[in-house]
Amino acid sequence: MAYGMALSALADPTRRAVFERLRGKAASVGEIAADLPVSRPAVSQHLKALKLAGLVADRSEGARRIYHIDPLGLGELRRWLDEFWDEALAAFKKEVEVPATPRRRKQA
Amino acid sequence: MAYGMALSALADPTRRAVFERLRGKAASVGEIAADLPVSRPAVSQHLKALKLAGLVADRSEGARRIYHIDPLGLGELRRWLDEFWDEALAAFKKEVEVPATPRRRKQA
DNA sequence: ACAGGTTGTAAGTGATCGCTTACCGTAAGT
DNA sequence: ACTTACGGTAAGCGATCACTTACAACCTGT
Repeated sequence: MAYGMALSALADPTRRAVFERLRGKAASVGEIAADLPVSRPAVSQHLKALKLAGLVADRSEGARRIYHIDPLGLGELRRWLDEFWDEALAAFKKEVEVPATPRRRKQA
Repeated sequence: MAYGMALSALADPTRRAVFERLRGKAASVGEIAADLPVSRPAVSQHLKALKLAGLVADRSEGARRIYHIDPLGLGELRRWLDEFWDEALAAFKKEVEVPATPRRRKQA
């Protein structure tokens, strides 16, 4: 049920920008804020939300905190989406299939 | 870039409930509202947002409107998530790998 | 111990959001 | 044509959210 937190965390554009900023390479709060049009505290708050959703994790490095992507939250979201995808696609196919393949299985 | 709309659409719990209600089987607005603790106009507004995000589609059936899941928006979201997943996991592995392989390439 | 640098948190504010009730348009039945 | 059922939209309201500035806590050199 934690995928809900991941979804609401990734809903905000700025927070998503923070998240995507960490693609591949980790970064400190200040570094992230420098690339975005918002203040440093704003980035800090966004990181807090992302961390709570299991999307990022942090490690201390001296006085700085290096944030990186946590596969945990991303994995939960992916699992939910995949499951949903299979179900939805199956239902969608069945829906479309009806007129295309006039059910001639049972008789006629 | 449309995955942003899908994410913000699925962020709200009620709207997500509306969306998940359509798992497998399509339903009318009234049917959906009957299963949820919100009014019918609320459901209608949620469906509007979901439709705008490409997550649901509707077909007229007499005076009723039957809503069903649209694989389009779900697919875009899935594509973005998969791409992100691969990149993030690769970076995460490389990150963990570093201490295991103490960098002895450039002298000592 | 002091100074400079980096981060988290508190308080306040303007905007957005989700919900409700009320109303209007549309489709089917008598 | 009138009635009944169904759904979208407008208006308004309370709550949440994202952002800012100000402040406190922490670590590192000198």
